Order: sequence, then structure tokens, then C-alpha cells
Amino acid sequence: MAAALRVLDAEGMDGLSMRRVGEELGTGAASIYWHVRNKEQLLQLVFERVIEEAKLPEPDPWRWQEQLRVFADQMRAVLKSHRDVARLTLGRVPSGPALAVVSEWLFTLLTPVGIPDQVIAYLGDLFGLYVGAFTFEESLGTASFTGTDLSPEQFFTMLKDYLLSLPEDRFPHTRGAVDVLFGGSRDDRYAFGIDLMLRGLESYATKAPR
Amino acid sequence: MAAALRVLDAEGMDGLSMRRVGEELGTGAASIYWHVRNKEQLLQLVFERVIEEAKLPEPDPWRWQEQLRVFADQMRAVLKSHRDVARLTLGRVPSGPALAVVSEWLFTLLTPVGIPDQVIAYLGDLFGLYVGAFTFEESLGTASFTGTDLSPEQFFTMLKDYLLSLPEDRFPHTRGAVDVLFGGSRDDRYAFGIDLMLRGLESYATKAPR
DNA sequence: CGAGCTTATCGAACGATGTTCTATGAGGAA
DNA sequence: TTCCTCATAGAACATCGTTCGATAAGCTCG
Repeated sequence: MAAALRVLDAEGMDGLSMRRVGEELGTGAASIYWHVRNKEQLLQLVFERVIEEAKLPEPDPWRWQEQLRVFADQMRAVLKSHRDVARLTLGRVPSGPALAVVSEWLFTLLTPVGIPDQVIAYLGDLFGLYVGAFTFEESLGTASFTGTDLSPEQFFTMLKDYLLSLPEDRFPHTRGAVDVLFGGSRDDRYAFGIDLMLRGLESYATKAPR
Repeated sequence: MAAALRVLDAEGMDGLSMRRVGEELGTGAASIYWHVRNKEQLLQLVFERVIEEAKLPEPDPWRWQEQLRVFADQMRAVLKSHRDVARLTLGRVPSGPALAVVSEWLFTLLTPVGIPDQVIAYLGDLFGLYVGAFTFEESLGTASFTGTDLSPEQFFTMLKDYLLSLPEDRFPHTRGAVDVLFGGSRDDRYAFGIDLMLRGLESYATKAPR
């Protein structure tokens, strides 16, 4: 059932209509409503289905930072492996089982180094939010953008030129740092966010794992 | 022009149709397309209009952490002050002027404490992403949720019960921490994210401001 | 004055969407 | 055979973003 939807997801999210799904199944559009209450529910099923693809390594508290990094990369890779699934993450809570597994994984990884339970709990949320939001923007990507019909490259060079045209006395730093503002790959930006959170987490880690 | 849209934004985003906007203006729906190319562009205008409401304090590097915190709270407050505007932030780049102002503010605030330019640049992105994503979820809030027609309270207590029904040997931490997982106000969760980033930033701050 | 241009609006229509309703079968159990 | 469930089909509804052509109102310029 939800399997035929993956086929659809592989051809994009806009244009994922009920009729299109029905066509994919060889049935009509209305037939779907027997299996599923809403389109919303259908999307939720797709979402959960994809989330379950993530595999977690055996938690090793001695290398908790590295493992969190791997976890973050994993999640992003999974979300990006299916077209537009990233757009479904925000505001969705993963299905019960997946939630439990990730939660337990985080606790067994981080409790031994002295990080408080409350911090771990919030961190799970935060991680999910970050990877969700980042891949979300990545998924929107270069689409439509600002309502103008400029290509993303055009748009960015325009913005760049604008920043360079700023009065030098009022925007000295920004003018000088325009290259560093727009430079950097997406991977770098993603890694930076994870890194910043990890650095923050270190200030909570009091013990060495025993 | 964009003024009449704020009135509409005050009555929700679903149901913000071109026809409704036209009605608000006392004109038809098609008339809008003379002023604006797309609905996308119209939303962009609304977004920029709202972003400009944010006021930044005079940057004071001696209290950079406190000021970043109030900045974050400011942004969230602004995004929440207009219904559903939060849903527009993700994937959007603020209009040129606003971008320049915020960027300059960040540089003058953080450069004096020794934080590298590259970090500041990425941080601007990250902050925007975080506040955008958080308010986004807040805006979706309790709507529709998982495709089921349960109220959010019902949903959460169900999820809670599920976690408590887990086998104790395989999910010891999660079972024990179920209250801390679901406890905590939204404000607390938001503050935690900001806090974690600030703690991470501290590890970049090498100098005391002079 | 009036011709022509820009500015702005209007109504009708098109195609597409999510969803509902009702009718209609297929397949097994009684 | 009869009945019940599982599943599908088609038609229709309301709504949406968008396009098109016609139509004025207000201005400038000859």
C-alpha cells in the first residue's frame, strides 16, 4: 500500500495528488480514502516509513561526539534520499517505535558522560528540528525563491552586489565579509550547526564514561 | 497595498486566498496580479514587511550572550505576533536591507570577542533557521497533526502510554524519563536551543572585548 | 478639445486539487 | 443462495491559483 507511494515520491511532491497515487495503484483516486482518512494521514505514513530507514550504530559513550555527528549525517542522508520527504518532517512527531529507539539511543549514549536527562530530552527535539529544518530548506532549494523569476545564481549575485553597494561607514563588517557570508558549501553549513551544538553539549558533559 | 494583507494575515493563513485578499481591498481577485506576479511574491512581501518590525538594541560586546538571547526572543515574538507568518520564513532570504542590518549587528557584536568571521556568518544563518523552524512548528501547532482526528492532548497521552508500555529491559532510560521527555514549556524548549548554541559559541570567544 | 497611453479593475473561465457520496462489484461464510 | 465485508469506480462539489480580454479613470501632449 504505502509502497506504491514511494514510487510517487520518487517523482516529486508537487504533483503528488490523490489522483496520481490512484493511477499508480491502478485504481481510482477515491479508492484511497478507504485505506486512509486524509491526505495528511497518507503523508504521515510515508514519513514514518522513511524515518524507519535510519540505522543507528551501537552507542559508544567514549566517542559520543563522533557518534552524534554520524547520526546527524545519517538523518540528513535518509531525508535527502527520498525526494521532498524533508518537507514532511517539520511539525511531525515520528511514529512511536522510531521515537522510542532514538530516545533510548540518545540516553544510553549521553547519560554515561554526565549529561542531565532534561538536556538529553530537549536535545532529541532540537536535533530533530535542526535536521528537519535544514533538509527542508534544502528541499525547497532553488525553487521559486522570492516570487521573482530569477535563477538562484542571479538572485545571489544580485544580493551580493547590493551588499557591496552599501555605504562603507555604516556597514563596514558586512561589506568586507560578503565573500565569507555567501561562501561555504551546504555540507559545511550543516556541519557547523551540528558542531556548535556539540560544543555546547560538551559544557554539560561532566564525567568521563566508566 | 501590502497593508491590506496584514488584515488578512490576522485571520489566518489557510483561507488566505487571492479572492479573499481582493475582497479585503474592495477589488476583485484578478486585480492583484497587476501589482504582483505571483502569490509567492505576495507572501514574500508580507514576510519582508513583518521582518522589518524587529528592532535591534545597540550592540554591546560585553554582554553579547544576553543580547543574542534578547535578539532571539525578539525574532520569535515578531514572528508570533502575526498569525502564521512563521510558515513563510523557511527557505526565504530576508530582504536586502534587513539582511544587511542584522549581519552588521552580529559582526559588531561578536567580532570584538574574537569570534571568527566565518563563524559569525554561519551563525546568522543558523539563528535564522532555528527561530524560523521553531516558530514554524509552533505555528502548525496542534493542527491536524498526524492525520488522525485526535486532539493533541489525546495524542500525547497516547504516545506517553505507548512509551510506558515498552519492555523495560530494552528501553530502561526512555521509560524512566517519559515525564521529562514530554515536560517543559515551549518557552523552555526554545530557550534551551538558544542556550546550547550560546554555550557552543563561548568556545569560539577568545578575547575579552576592549 | 481630444487622441493616446499608463494605471487599475472586473468578470468569466480554465485546469487542478482534496474530499464526499452513492452505486457497484468480488469473495468468502452462513 | 444469501448476506456481509472489503474494495473500487465515477460523478460531483467547493475551492484554489492563474490567465485572458474588455473596460474604464486619469493623465499628458499635440
